[in-house]
Amino acid sequence: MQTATDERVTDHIEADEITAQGLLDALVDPVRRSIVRQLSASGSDIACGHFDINVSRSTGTHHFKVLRQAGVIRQYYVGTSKMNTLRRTDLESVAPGLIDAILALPETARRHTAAAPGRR
Amino acid sequence: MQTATDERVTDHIEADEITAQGLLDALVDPVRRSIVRQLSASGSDIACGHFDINVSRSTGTHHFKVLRQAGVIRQYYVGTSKMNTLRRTDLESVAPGLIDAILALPETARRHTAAAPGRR
DNA sequence: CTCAAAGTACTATGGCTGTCAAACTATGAT
DNA sequence: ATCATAGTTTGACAGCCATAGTACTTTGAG
Repeated sequence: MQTATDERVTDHIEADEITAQGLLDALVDPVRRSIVRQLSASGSDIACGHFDINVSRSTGTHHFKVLRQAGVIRQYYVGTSKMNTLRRTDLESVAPGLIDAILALPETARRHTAAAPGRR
Repeated sequence: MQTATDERVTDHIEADEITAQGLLDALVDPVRRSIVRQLSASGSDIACGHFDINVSRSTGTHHFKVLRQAGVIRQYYVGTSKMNTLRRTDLESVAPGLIDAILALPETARRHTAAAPGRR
């Protein structure tokens, strides 16, 4: 049974240790972006095993680790499950507008709609 | 010498062909981000050879090509010089706020103080 | 105690990519 | 014509990284 002081700690970084390169490295991967997207859409924390990602468990662990070490998510255990929280406030203070801008991007390939060539 | 109809064309993509993955892949590299930063700060077009990047010319060519094919910049020749324009309007229409958010990120002088890895 | 569930650690691998050097092209000036 | 300037192309290489498989650990339930 765990409490608020569960010692199965994970290596989180402080908000002021978040770097531009770390953030972009973390968010450039589509699987990780999908994780962030699901977290953002959910509004509540999600266990690692409950994400809709098409990779093996070990690969999933890898992605969560990258996100955690970049400062994008925070993790904590609840029983055998590891919950994930999007560090919205920290991210907003370090990179205002970045997460929103990235989450707003359409992930599906755009269809060529024969539009006017908007120059410049 | 040619002017507006210089046929030494380069493979630009349309605004609606810009993808999230392509944009992030282009902007995750610090050298390319530096190029975009210099373009944005300048306000006017800059020739490839006039950027402050410390990589070889051939590597520079590679980075400009990635940025161009991702739809981040537009290029055109003026004599032997190849000028670069930031596609602000197109980027803003496809990824509102993204460029601004990324350019606002503090680029740490990447001094490796060796205090991160290891952990379990 | 025993077992299943949830993740992690470790290892290997394949592919991608940033890098440079060298040879090449194209343009403009002398 | 000759030369210098600006950038490209090709080839090679090193390093990183996403991926998966297997074994292992921890936790909670029966």
